Amino acid sequence: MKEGPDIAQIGALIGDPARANMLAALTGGKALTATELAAVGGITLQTASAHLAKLEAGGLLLPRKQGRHRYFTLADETVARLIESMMGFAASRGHLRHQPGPKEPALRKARICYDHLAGDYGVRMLDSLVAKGAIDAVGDGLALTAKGEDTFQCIGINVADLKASRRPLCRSCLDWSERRAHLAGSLGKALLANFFDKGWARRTAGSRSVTFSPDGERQFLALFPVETPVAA
Amino acid sequence: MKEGPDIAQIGALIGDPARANMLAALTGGKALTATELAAVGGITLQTASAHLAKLEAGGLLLPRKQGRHRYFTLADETVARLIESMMGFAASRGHLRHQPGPKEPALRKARICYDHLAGDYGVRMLDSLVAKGAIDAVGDGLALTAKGEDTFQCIGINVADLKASRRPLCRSCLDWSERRAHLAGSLGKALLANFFDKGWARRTAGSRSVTFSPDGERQFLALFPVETPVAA
DNA sequence: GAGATGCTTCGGCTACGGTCGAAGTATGAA
DNA sequence: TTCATACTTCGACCGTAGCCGAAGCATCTC
Repeated sequence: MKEGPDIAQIGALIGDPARANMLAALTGGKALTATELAAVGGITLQTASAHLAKLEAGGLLLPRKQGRHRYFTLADETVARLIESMMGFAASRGHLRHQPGPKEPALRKARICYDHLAGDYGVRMLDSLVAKGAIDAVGDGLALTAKGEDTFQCIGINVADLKASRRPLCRSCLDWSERRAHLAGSLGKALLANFFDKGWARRTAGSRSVTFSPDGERQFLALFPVETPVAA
Repeated sequence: MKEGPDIAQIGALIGDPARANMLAALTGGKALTATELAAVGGITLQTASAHLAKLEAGGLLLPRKQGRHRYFTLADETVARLIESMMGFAASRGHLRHQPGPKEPALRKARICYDHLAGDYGVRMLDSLVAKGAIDAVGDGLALTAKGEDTFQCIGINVADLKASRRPLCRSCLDWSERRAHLAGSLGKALLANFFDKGWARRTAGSRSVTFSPDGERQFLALFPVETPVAA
Protein backbone atom coordinates (compact mmCIF):
# COMPACT_ATOMS: atom_id res chain seq x y z
CA MET A 1 0.00 0.00 0.00
CA LYS A 2 2.39 2.61 -1.18
CA GLU A 3 5.07 2.14 1.37
CA GLY A 4 8.50 3.50 0.75
CA PRO A 5 10.22 4.43 -2.49
CA ASP A 6 8.86 3.46 -5.86
CA ILE A 7 10.67 0.40 -7.11
CA ALA A 8 8.19 -0.13 -9.91
CA GLN A 9 9.62 2.77 -11.87
CA ILE A 10 13.17 1.51 -11.99
CA GLY A 11 11.94 -2.04 -12.36
CA ALA A 12 10.02 -1.04 -15.44
CA LEU A 13 13.01 0.93 -16.67
CA ILE A 14 15.19 -2.15 -16.48
CA GLY A 15 12.35 -4.44 -17.50
CA ASP A 16 12.43 -3.68 -21.20
CA PRO A 17 14.73 -6.03 -23.13
CA ALA A 18 16.24 -3.30 -25.28
CA ARG A 19 16.97 -1.11 -22.29
CA ALA A 20 18.30 -4.04 -20.29
CA ASN A 21 20.72 -4.87 -23.07
CA MET A 22 21.89 -1.28 -23.20
CA LEU A 23 22.46 -1.19 -19.47
CA ALA A 24 24.29 -4.49 -19.54
CA ALA A 25 26.52 -3.21 -22.30
CA LEU A 26 27.28 -0.07 -20.32
CA THR A 27 28.26 -2.17 -17.34
CA GLY A 28 31.38 -2.71 -19.41
CA GLY A 29 32.36 0.74 -18.17
CA LYS A 30 32.99 2.30 -21.56
CA ALA A 31 30.93 5.24 -22.76
CA LEU A 32 28.86 4.33 -25.79
CA THR A 33 27.11 6.46 -28.36
CA ALA A 34 23.40 6.35 -29.04
CA THR A 35 24.05 4.55 -32.33
CA GLU A 36 26.15 1.87 -30.65
CA LEU A 37 23.53 1.39 -27.98
CA ALA A 38 20.83 1.08 -30.62
CA ALA A 39 22.87 -1.77 -32.09
CA VAL A 40 23.24 -3.64 -28.80
CA GLY A 41 19.53 -3.16 -28.18
CA GLY A 42 18.69 -4.47 -31.59
CA ILE A 43 16.51 -1.48 -32.44
CA THR A 44 16.57 1.54 -34.69
CA LEU A 45 18.11 4.80 -33.70
CA GLN A 46 14.80 6.56 -33.16
CA THR A 47 13.59 3.93 -30.74
CA ALA A 48 16.91 3.92 -28.95
CA SER A 49 16.71 7.65 -28.58
CA ALA A 50 13.39 7.33 -26.79
CA HIS A 51 14.75 4.61 -24.51
CA LEU A 52 17.83 6.60 -23.67
CA ALA A 53 15.74 9.63 -22.82
CA LYS A 54 13.79 7.51 -20.36
CA LEU A 55 16.86 6.03 -18.79
CA GLU A 56 18.36 9.46 -18.45
CA ALA A 57 15.20 10.88 -16.91
CA GLY A 58 15.21 7.96 -14.50
CA GLY A 59 18.71 8.84 -13.38
CA LEU A 60 20.34 5.66 -14.62
CA LEU A 61 22.35 7.18 -17.43
CA LEU A 62 24.53 10.22 -17.79
CA PRO A 63 24.90 11.72 -21.26
CA ARG A 64 27.95 13.62 -22.37
CA LYS A 65 27.90 15.53 -25.57
CA GLN A 66 31.04 15.43 -27.64
CA GLY A 67 30.90 16.98 -31.04
CA ARG A 68 27.95 15.48 -32.81
CA HIS A 69 28.01 12.36 -30.69
CA ARG A 70 26.23 11.75 -27.47
CA TYR A 71 28.08 9.37 -25.23
CA PHE A 72 26.25 7.59 -22.47
CA THR A 73 27.63 6.06 -19.31
CA LEU A 74 26.00 4.62 -16.26
CA ALA A 75 25.21 7.54 -13.99
CA ASP A 76 27.03 6.10 -11.09
CA GLU A 77 28.84 3.16 -9.60
CA THR A 78 25.65 2.40 -7.70
CA VAL A 79 23.85 1.81 -10.98
CA ALA A 80 26.53 -0.67 -11.98
CA ARG A 81 26.15 -2.42 -8.65
CA LEU A 82 22.40 -2.61 -9.05
CA ILE A 83 22.69 -4.10 -12.53
CA GLU A 84 25.29 -6.61 -11.41
CA SER A 85 23.25 -7.62 -8.41
CA MET A 86 20.24 -8.12 -10.62
CA MET A 87 22.33 -10.25 -12.94
CA GLY A 88 23.42 -12.32 -10.00
CA PHE A 89 19.86 -12.74 -8.91
CA ALA A 90 18.65 -13.54 -12.41
CA ALA A 91 21.35 -16.17 -12.77
CA SER A 92 20.39 -17.72 -9.45
CA ARG A 93 16.77 -18.07 -10.60
CA GLY A 94 17.79 -19.57 -13.93
CA HIS A 95 16.74 -16.56 -15.95
CA LEU A 96 19.43 -17.11 -18.50
CA ARG A 97 19.49 -16.04 -22.06
CA HIS A 98 17.90 -18.45 -24.45
CA GLN A 99 21.03 -19.74 -26.11
CA PRO A 100 24.34 -19.60 -24.26
CA GLY A 101 26.16 -18.36 -27.33
CA PRO A 102 29.83 -18.59 -28.17
CA LYS A 103 30.85 -15.59 -26.12
CA GLU A 104 29.46 -16.93 -22.89
CA PRO A 105 32.57 -18.94 -21.85
CA ALA A 106 34.77 -15.91 -22.44
CA LEU A 107 32.52 -13.82 -20.25
CA ARG A 108 32.61 -16.39 -17.50
CA LYS A 109 36.38 -16.51 -17.60
CA ALA A 110 37.13 -12.80 -17.41
CA ARG A 111 35.04 -9.72 -17.98
CA ILE A 112 34.77 -6.12 -16.95
CA CYS A 113 32.33 -5.23 -14.24
CA TYR A 114 32.05 -1.45 -14.60
CA ASP A 115 35.73 -0.81 -13.98
CA HIS A 116 37.17 -3.90 -12.36
CA LEU A 117 37.81 -7.55 -13.19
CA ALA A 118 35.04 -10.09 -12.79
CA GLY A 119 34.42 -13.69 -13.74
CA ASP A 120 36.53 -16.71 -12.87
CA TYR A 121 39.73 -14.70 -12.96
CA GLY A 122 38.28 -11.91 -10.84
CA VAL A 123 37.20 -14.38 -8.18
CA ARG A 124 40.51 -16.17 -8.35
CA MET A 125 42.41 -12.94 -7.85
CA LEU A 126 40.48 -12.04 -4.72
CA ASP A 127 40.80 -15.55 -3.33
CA SER A 128 44.53 -15.43 -3.85
CA LEU A 129 44.86 -11.99 -2.28
CA VAL A 130 42.95 -13.14 0.77
CA ALA A 131 44.99 -16.35 0.99
CA LYS A 132 48.28 -14.49 0.96
CA GLY A 133 47.04 -12.01 3.57
CA ALA A 134 46.98 -8.95 1.36
CA ILE A 135 43.29 -8.47 1.96
CA ASP A 136 41.24 -9.27 5.02
CA ALA A 137 37.82 -10.75 4.46
CA VAL A 138 35.61 -10.04 7.45
CA GLY A 139 32.03 -11.09 7.08
CA ASP A 140 31.10 -9.91 3.64
CA GLY A 141 33.44 -6.93 3.75
CA LEU A 142 37.00 -6.49 2.58
CA ALA A 143 39.89 -4.49 3.98
CA LEU A 144 43.43 -3.88 2.83
CA THR A 145 46.13 -5.10 5.22
CA ALA A 146 49.51 -3.51 5.84
CA LYS A 147 51.08 -6.44 4.04
CA GLY A 148 48.73 -5.91 1.16
CA GLU A 149 49.78 -2.32 0.90
CA ASP A 150 53.34 -3.44 0.24
CA THR A 151 52.22 -6.08 -2.20
CA PHE A 152 50.35 -3.60 -4.34
CA GLN A 153 53.17 -1.10 -4.16
CA CYS A 154 55.43 -3.75 -5.68
CA ILE A 155 52.98 -4.42 -8.47
CA GLY A 156 53.05 -0.75 -9.24
CA ILE A 157 49.93 0.60 -7.60
CA ASN A 158 50.19 3.65 -5.40
CA VAL A 159 47.80 2.88 -2.60
CA ALA A 160 48.24 6.29 -1.01
CA ASP A 161 46.75 7.93 -4.09
CA LEU A 162 43.76 5.63 -3.96
CA LYS A 163 43.24 6.33 -0.29
CA ALA A 164 43.04 10.03 -1.04
CA SER A 165 39.85 9.59 -3.03
CA ARG A 166 36.48 9.40 -1.38
CA ARG A 167 35.67 6.15 -3.07
CA PRO A 168 36.05 3.02 -0.93
CA LEU A 169 39.31 1.21 -1.48
CA CYS A 170 37.98 -2.32 -1.29
CA ARG A 171 34.51 -3.49 -1.98
CA SER A 172 33.20 -6.94 -2.57
CA CYS A 173 31.03 -7.41 -5.61
CA LEU A 174 29.05 -10.58 -6.11
CA ASP A 175 29.92 -12.31 -9.34
CA TRP A 176 26.92 -13.55 -11.28
CA SER A 177 28.78 -16.30 -13.07
CA GLU A 178 30.81 -17.61 -10.17
CA ARG A 179 28.34 -16.70 -7.43
CA ARG A 180 31.24 -15.65 -5.28
CA ALA A 181 32.79 -12.30 -4.49
CA HIS A 182 35.39 -10.49 -6.52
CA LEU A 183 37.25 -7.28 -5.73
CA ALA A 184 35.67 -3.95 -6.62
CA GLY A 185 36.37 -0.45 -5.32
CA SER A 186 39.20 1.82 -6.34
CA LEU A 187 41.72 -0.94 -5.72
CA GLY A 188 39.88 -3.30 -8.02
CA LYS A 189 39.81 -0.61 -10.65
CA ALA A 190 43.51 0.13 -10.25
CA LEU A 191 44.41 -3.53 -10.59
CA LEU A 192 42.54 -3.96 -13.85
CA ALA A 193 44.02 -0.73 -15.21
CA ASN A 194 47.40 -2.08 -14.22
CA PHE A 195 46.90 -5.25 -16.23
CA PHE A 196 45.88 -3.21 -19.23
CA ASP A 197 48.91 -0.95 -18.87
CA LYS A 198 51.27 -3.89 -18.70
CA GLY A 199 49.71 -5.38 -21.78
CA TRP A 200 48.65 -8.50 -19.94
CA ALA A 201 45.12 -8.12 -21.13
CA ARG A 202 42.84 -5.96 -23.22
CA ARG A 203 39.16 -5.34 -23.69
CA THR A 204 37.45 -7.33 -26.38
CA ALA A 205 35.81 -5.14 -28.98
CA GLY A 206 32.05 -4.96 -28.65
CA SER A 207 31.90 -7.10 -25.55
CA ARG A 208 32.45 -6.97 -21.84
CA SER A 209 34.88 -9.86 -21.92
CA VAL A 210 38.57 -9.39 -21.25
CA THR A 211 41.19 -11.14 -23.37
CA PHE A 212 44.49 -12.10 -21.84
CA SER A 213 47.66 -12.41 -23.92
CA PRO A 214 49.43 -15.77 -23.55
CA ASP A 215 52.26 -14.15 -21.63
CA GLY A 216 49.92 -11.94 -19.62
CA GLU A 217 47.86 -14.91 -18.61
CA ARG A 218 50.94 -16.78 -17.42
CA GLN A 219 52.06 -13.85 -15.32
CA PHE A 220 48.59 -13.29 -13.94
CA LEU A 221 48.24 -16.89 -12.87
CA ALA A 222 51.70 -16.82 -11.32
CA LEU A 223 50.94 -13.62 -9.43
CA PHE A 224 47.66 -14.92 -8.11
CA PRO A 225 48.10 -18.61 -7.43
CA VAL A 226 45.31 -20.69 -5.98
CA GLU A 227 46.54 -22.74 -3.10
CA THR A 228 44.30 -25.77 -3.44
CA PRO A 229 42.99 -26.52 -6.89
CA VAL A 230 39.31 -26.93 -6.13
CA ALA A 231 38.66 -30.63 -6.38
CA ALA A 232 34.91 -30.75 -5.77
CA MET B 1 24.00 -8.11 -27.40
CA LYS B 2 22.70 -10.80 -25.17
CA GLU B 3 25.47 -10.95 -22.69
CA GLY B 4 24.95 -12.60 -19.36
CA PRO B 5 21.77 -13.38 -17.47
CA ASP B 6 18.46 -11.85 -18.37
CA ILE B 7 17.78 -8.93 -16.08
CA ALA B 8 14.89 -7.74 -18.22
CA GLN B 9 12.67 -10.56 -16.98
CA ILE B 10 12.98 -9.77 -13.30
CA GLY B 11 12.99 -6.07 -14.05
CA ALA B 12 9.66 -6.44 -15.79
CA LEU B 13 8.42 -8.60 -12.95
CA ILE B 14 9.17 -5.88 -10.44
CA GLY B 15 8.26 -3.14 -12.88
CA ASP B 16 4.52 -3.44 -12.56
CA PRO B 17 3.09 -1.20 -9.82
CA ALA B 18 0.70 -3.82 -8.48
CA ARG B 19 3.44 -6.44 -8.28
CA ALA B 20 5.89 -3.97 -6.80
CA ASN B 21 3.43 -3.13 -4.05
CA MET B 22 2.91 -6.80 -3.32
CA LEU B 23 6.63 -7.43 -3.10
CA ALA B 24 7.15 -4.41 -0.90
CA ALA B 25 4.42 -5.63 1.41
CA LEU B 26 6.01 -9.06 1.59
CA THR B 27 9.32 -7.48 2.54
CA GLY B 28 7.61 -7.09 5.88
CA GLY B 29 8.43 -10.77 6.30
CA LYS B 30 4.93 -11.98 7.05
CA ALA B 31 3.17 -14.45 4.78
CA LEU B 32 0.13 -12.92 3.12
CA THR B 33 -2.83 -14.48 1.35
CA ALA B 34 -3.77 -13.79 -2.23
CA THR B 35 -6.72 -11.71 -1.09
CA GLU B 36 -4.55 -9.55 1.16
CA LEU B 37 -2.05 -9.07 -1.60
CA ALA B 38 -4.81 -8.09 -4.01
CA ALA B 39 -5.74 -5.36 -1.53
CA VAL B 40 -2.23 -3.98 -1.20
CA GLY B 41 -1.93 -4.04 -4.97
CA GLY B 42 -5.20 -2.23 -5.36
CA ILE B 43 -6.56 -4.78 -7.81
CA THR B 44 -9.20 -7.49 -7.94
CA LEU B 45 -8.54 -11.02 -6.90
CA GLN B 46 -8.47 -12.37 -10.45
CA THR B 47 -5.81 -9.92 -11.50
CA ALA B 48 -3.81 -10.58 -8.37
CA SER B 49 -3.96 -14.28 -9.06
CA ALA B 50 -2.39 -13.72 -12.46
CA HIS B 51 0.32 -11.53 -10.98
CA LEU B 52 1.10 -13.99 -8.25
CA ALA B 53 1.40 -16.79 -10.77
CA LYS B 54 3.97 -14.76 -12.66
CA LEU B 55 5.94 -13.88 -9.57
CA GLU B 56 5.93 -17.50 -8.53
CA ALA B 57 7.04 -18.66 -11.96
CA GLY B 58 9.82 -16.09 -11.83
CA GLY B 59 11.07 -17.55 -8.58
CA LEU B 60 10.37 -14.48 -6.47
CA LEU B 61 7.54 -15.90 -4.41
CA LEU B 62 6.92 -19.12 -2.59
CA PRO B 63 3.32 -20.23 -2.09
CA ARG B 64 2.19 -22.35 0.80
CA LYS B 65 -1.23 -23.85 0.80
CA GLN B 66 -3.06 -23.87 4.09
CA GLY B 67 -6.67 -24.90 4.08
CA ARG B 68 -8.42 -22.87 1.48
CA HIS B 69 -5.89 -20.10 1.72
CA ARG B 70 -2.73 -19.66 -0.24
CA TYR B 71 -0.07 -17.85 1.68
CA PHE B 72 2.78 -16.20 -0.17
CA THR B 73 6.20 -15.26 1.09
CA LEU B 74 9.30 -14.00 -0.61
CA ALA B 75 11.10 -17.04 -1.95
CA ASP B 76 14.30 -16.22 -0.24
CA GLU B 77 16.31 -13.75 1.76
CA THR B 78 18.03 -12.81 -1.48
CA VAL B 79 14.73 -11.59 -2.88
CA ALA B 80 14.29 -9.36 0.15
CA ARG B 81 17.77 -8.02 -0.31
CA LEU B 82 17.13 -7.29 -3.96
CA ILE B 83 13.91 -5.43 -3.17
CA GLU B 84 15.55 -3.44 -0.40
CA SER B 85 18.51 -2.54 -2.57
CA MET B 86 16.15 -1.39 -5.29
CA MET B 87 14.31 0.71 -2.74
CA GLY B 88 17.58 2.25 -1.68
CA PHE B 89 18.43 2.98 -5.26
CA ALA B 90 14.99 4.35 -6.03
CA ALA B 91 15.19 6.64 -3.01
CA SER B 92 18.62 7.87 -4.08
CA ARG B 93 17.21 8.84 -7.48
CA GLY B 94 14.24 10.57 -6.00
CA HIS B 95 11.74 8.01 -7.22
CA LEU B 96 9.50 8.51 -4.25
CA ARG B 97 5.84 7.86 -3.99
CA HIS B 98 3.60 10.67 -5.07
CA GLN B 99 2.43 11.75 -1.66
CA PRO B 100 4.55 11.01 1.42
CA GLY B 101 1.49 9.93 3.37
CA PRO B 102 0.97 9.79 7.11
CA LYS B 103 2.72 6.45 7.58
CA GLU B 104 5.97 7.59 6.05
CA PRO B 105 7.51 9.04 9.26
CA ALA B 106 6.71 5.86 11.17
CA LEU B 107 8.42 3.83 8.45
CA ARG B 108 11.49 6.00 8.57
CA LYS B 109 11.72 5.66 12.31
CA ALA B 110 11.50 1.88 12.60
CA ARG B 111 10.34 -0.80 10.22
CA ILE B 112 10.86 -4.43 9.44
CA CYS B 113 13.22 -5.32 6.65
CA TYR B 114 12.33 -8.97 5.99
CA ASP B 115 13.18 -10.13 9.48
CA HIS B 116 15.33 -7.47 11.09
CA LEU B 117 15.05 -3.88 12.24
CA ALA B 118 15.53 -1.05 9.76
CA GLY B 119 15.00 2.69 9.67
CA ASP B 120 16.43 5.28 12.02
CA TYR B 121 16.35 2.90 14.96
CA GLY B 122 17.98 0.11 12.98
CA VAL B 123 20.83 2.35 11.93
CA ARG B 124 21.18 3.72 15.45
CA MET B 125 21.40 0.24 16.87
CA LEU B 126 24.21 -0.78 14.54
CA ASP B 127 26.09 2.48 15.13
CA SER B 128 25.87 1.94 18.84
CA LEU B 129 27.00 -1.67 18.62
CA VAL B 130 30.01 -0.65 16.56
CA ALA B 131 30.82 2.21 18.91
CA LYS B 132 30.83 -0.05 21.95
CA GLY B 133 32.97 -2.61 20.16
CA ALA B 134 30.41 -5.38 19.97
CA ILE B 135 30.61 -5.44 16.20
CA ASP B 136 33.54 -4.75 13.95
CA ALA B 137 32.88 -2.78 10.80
CA VAL B 138 35.56 -3.57 8.26
CA GLY B 139 35.05 -2.01 4.90
CA ASP B 140 31.41 -2.65 4.18
CA GLY B 141 31.32 -5.90 6.12
CA LEU B 142 30.40 -6.65 9.70
CA ALA B 143 31.78 -9.16 12.17
CA LEU B 144 30.88 -10.07 15.71
CA THR B 145 33.63 -9.50 18.27
CA ALA B 146 34.33 -11.59 21.38
CA LYS B 147 33.07 -8.70 23.45
CA GLY B 148 29.95 -8.56 21.36
CA GLU B 149 29.32 -12.22 22.00
CA ASP B 150 29.12 -11.49 25.72
CA THR B 151 26.96 -8.46 25.17
CA PHE B 152 24.35 -10.41 23.26
CA GLN B 153 24.44 -13.25 25.73
CA CYS B 154 23.50 -10.75 28.43
CA ILE B 155 20.61 -9.44 26.37
CA GLY B 156 19.37 -12.97 26.09
CA ILE B 157 20.54 -14.10 22.68
CA ASN B 158 22.33 -17.37 22.35
CA VAL B 159 25.01 -16.65 19.80
CA ALA B 160 26.16 -20.26 19.67
CA ASP B 161 22.78 -21.31 18.34
CA LEU B 162 22.95 -18.70 15.64
CA LYS B 163 26.43 -19.75 14.64
CA ALA B 164 25.20 -23.26 14.09
CA SER B 165 23.01 -22.19 11.20
CA ARG B 166 24.38 -21.75 7.73
CA ARG B 167 23.05 -18.25 7.47
CA PRO B 168 25.61 -15.48 7.98
CA LEU B 169 25.59 -14.06 11.50
CA CYS B 170 26.13 -10.43 10.58
CA ARG B 171 25.31 -8.75 7.37
CA SER B 172 25.06 -5.11 6.54
CA CYS B 173 21.92 -4.01 4.76
CA LEU B 174 21.68 -0.58 3.22
CA ASP B 175 18.80 1.39 4.62
CA TRP B 176 16.77 3.24 2.00
CA SER B 177 15.51 5.90 4.34
CA GLU B 178 18.72 6.58 6.21
CA ARG B 179 21.09 5.70 3.39
CA ARG B 180 23.34 4.02 5.89
CA ALA B 181 23.83 0.44 6.96
CA HIS B 182 21.81 -1.45 9.51
CA LEU B 183 22.32 -4.93 10.89
CA ALA B 184 20.88 -7.89 9.04
CA GLY B 185 21.76 -11.58 9.19
CA SER B 186 20.68 -14.06 11.81
CA LEU B 187 21.89 -11.74 14.56
CA GLY B 188 19.75 -8.91 13.25
CA LYS B 189 16.82 -11.25 13.15
CA ALA B 190 17.43 -12.50 16.67
CA LEU B 191 17.64 -8.97 18.02
CA LEU B 192 14.32 -7.92 16.56
CA ALA B 193 12.68 -11.13 17.77
CA ASN B 194 14.12 -10.37 21.18
CA PHE B 195 12.52 -6.92 21.26
CA PHE B 196 9.18 -8.45 20.32
CA ASP B 197 9.53 -11.10 23.02
CA LYS B 198 10.28 -8.54 25.67
CA GLY B 199 7.29 -6.49 24.61
CA TRP B 200 9.43 -3.51 23.76
CA ALA B 201 7.91 -3.30 20.32
CA ARG B 202 5.35 -4.89 18.05
CA ARG B 203 4.47 -4.97 14.39
CA THR B 204 1.93 -2.46 13.19
CA ALA B 205 -1.06 -4.09 11.56
CA GLY B 206 -1.07 -3.83 7.80
CA SER B 207 2.26 -2.08 7.57
CA ARG B 208 5.96 -2.73 7.76
CA SER B 209 6.47 -0.18 10.49
CA VAL B 210 7.38 -1.19 14.02
CA THR B 211 5.74 0.45 17.02
CA PHE B 212 7.66 0.80 20.26
CA SER B 213 5.92 0.93 23.60
CA PRO B 214 6.89 3.96 25.73
CA ASP B 215 8.80 1.79 28.14
CA GLY B 216 10.31 -0.32 25.37
CA GLU B 217 11.51 2.74 23.57
CA ARG B 218 13.20 4.04 26.71
CA GLN B 219 14.98 0.76 27.27
CA PHE B 220 15.99 0.48 23.62
CA LEU B 221 17.49 3.96 23.59
CA ALA B 222 19.29 3.27 26.86
CA LEU B 223 20.69 -0.01 25.54
CA PHE B 224 21.87 1.54 22.30
CA PRO B 225 23.07 5.04 23.11
CA VAL B 226 24.54 7.27 20.45
CA GLU B 227 27.75 8.77 21.65
CA THR B 228 27.73 12.05 19.78
CA PRO B 229 24.35 13.42 18.81
CA VAL B 230 24.98 14.11 15.15
CA ALA B 231 25.29 17.86 14.87
CA ALA B 232 25.78 18.32 11.14
C1' DG C 1 27.85 27.15 -49.16
C1' DA C 2 26.58 21.82 -49.98
C1' DG C 3 26.66 17.42 -48.18
C1' DA C 4 27.48 13.98 -44.62
C1' DT C 5 26.69 12.19 -40.16
C1' DG C 6 24.52 11.78 -35.48
C1' DC C 7 20.64 12.27 -33.10
C1' DT C 8 15.70 13.90 -31.89
C1' DT C 9 10.83 14.68 -32.77
C1' DC C 10 6.49 13.55 -34.83
C1' DG C 11 2.81 10.61 -36.22
C1' DG C 12 0.69 6.49 -36.74
C1' DC C 13 0.63 1.50 -36.31
C1' DT C 14 0.61 -2.67 -33.53
C1' DA C 15 0.85 -5.86 -29.99
C1' DC C 16 1.36 -7.17 -25.52
C1' DG C 17 0.06 -7.03 -20.90
C1' DG C 18 -2.97 -5.50 -17.30
C1' DT C 19 -7.71 -5.28 -16.19
C1' DC C 20 -12.20 -7.07 -14.85
C1' DG C 21 -16.86 -9.91 -15.15
C1' DA C 22 -18.39 -14.31 -15.16
C1' DA C 23 -17.97 -18.96 -14.61
C1' DG C 24 -15.43 -22.90 -12.65
C1' DT C 25 -12.75 -25.59 -8.88
C1' DA C 26 -11.41 -26.57 -4.19
C1' DT C 27 -11.84 -26.38 0.73
C1' DG C 28 -14.28 -25.60 4.90
C1' DA C 29 -18.60 -24.65 7.69
C1' DA C 30 -23.47 -25.52 8.84
C1' DT D 1 -26.14 -31.87 1.38
C1' DT D 2 -26.01 -27.15 0.95
C1' DC D 3 -23.94 -22.92 1.28
C1' DA D 4 -20.01 -19.81 1.86
C1' DT D 5 -15.30 -18.60 1.20
C1' DA D 6 -10.78 -18.60 -1.24
C1' DC D 7 -8.86 -18.83 -5.31
C1' DT D 8 -8.17 -19.94 -10.53
C1' DT D 9 -9.38 -19.94 -15.35
C1' DC D 10 -11.58 -18.03 -19.36
C1' DG D 11 -12.74 -14.48 -22.44
C1' DA D 12 -13.03 -9.98 -23.87
C1' DC D 13 -11.69 -5.19 -23.54
C1' DC D 14 -8.58 -1.48 -23.59
C1' DG D 15 -4.52 1.50 -22.89
C1' DT D 16 0.02 2.02 -22.92
C1' DA D 17 4.40 1.50 -24.51
C1' DG D 18 7.39 -0.06 -28.00
C1' DC D 19 8.28 0.26 -32.72
C1' DC D 20 9.49 2.34 -37.20
C1' DG D 21 9.30 5.77 -41.44
C1' DA D 22 9.78 10.31 -42.41
C1' DA D 23 11.03 14.71 -41.42
C1' DG D 24 13.62 18.07 -38.62
C1' DC D 25 17.86 19.96 -35.98
C1' DA D 26 22.56 20.18 -34.97
C1' DT D 27 27.32 19.56 -35.85
C1' DC D 28 31.26 18.45 -38.46
C1' DT D 29 33.69 18.02 -43.27
C1' DC D 30 34.81 19.53 -47.58
